Amino acid sequence: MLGNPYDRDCPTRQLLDRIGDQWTVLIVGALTDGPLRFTEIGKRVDGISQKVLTQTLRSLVRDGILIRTAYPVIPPKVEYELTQLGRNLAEPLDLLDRWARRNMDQVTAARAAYDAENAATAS
Amino acid sequence: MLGNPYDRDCPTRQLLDRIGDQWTVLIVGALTDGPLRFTEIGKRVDGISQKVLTQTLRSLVRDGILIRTAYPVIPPKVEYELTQLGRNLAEPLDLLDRWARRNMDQVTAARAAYDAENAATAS
DNA sequence: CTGTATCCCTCGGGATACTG
DNA sequence: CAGTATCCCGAGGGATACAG
Repeated sequence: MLGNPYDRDCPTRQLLDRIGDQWTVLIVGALTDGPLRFTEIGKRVDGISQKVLTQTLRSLVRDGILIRTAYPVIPPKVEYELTQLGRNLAEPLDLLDRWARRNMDQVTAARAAYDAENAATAS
Repeated sequence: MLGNPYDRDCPTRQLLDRIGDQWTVLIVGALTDGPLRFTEIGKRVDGISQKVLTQTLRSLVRDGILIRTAYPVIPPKVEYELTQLGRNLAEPLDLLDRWARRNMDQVTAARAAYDAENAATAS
């Protein structure tokens, strides 16, 4: 079967890995409201280093998820914007984001229960 | 705002990272058809090492995504199964999976175009 | 402002061997 | 069968300095 990520050599697997990346989810999410400049993205995605931001943006551009537009002005101005492909991707990503927010409490509770259990069972 | 993954200290961010993990996506996907034994999961998720499989399974159990059931028989038999929370998660994850499969070709093409562009521009 | 270039160090995760 | 325990390597990614 084509495009089966359960096969280790399938390119779909790499793609899945890329879009599942924490930074990718956040960056694509940040751009759903419209184009943003380099620095703007950095500010929205708290904690990302400049290096990683650059790397992630470039690979997203390469994958056809984003478009990069450089304005020949001084100081430089560069905008990043979702392509159609990127906007398509934004939907499932947003669902994941919503799921995380919605179920955060349950997960936190589950963790606490699990940890308590293990501390107690540590007889 | 609560549950904002754009804040680096928000727990939702960690959760998003966890569920976005390549192995998590594949494991949860593999379990949507029903419970599986440890070795079965390992076989379905091609390329995962035993260590990582164990780690990922444990953290998913801790997060309340999976239930682990050990049968006191010899040889040991352990089954992993999605919780209700896990089944809820399976949906958005499946969408991501489908997206990746559906758009793999476009991404591959975009990469080729990007690389060609860059090779040419490398004057 | 928007990157590029290094240094460097942590840690994810593979390989292997052993246990209940 | 289902793990646990080590060893160990390479990549990810932070900090910092510099460039167009």
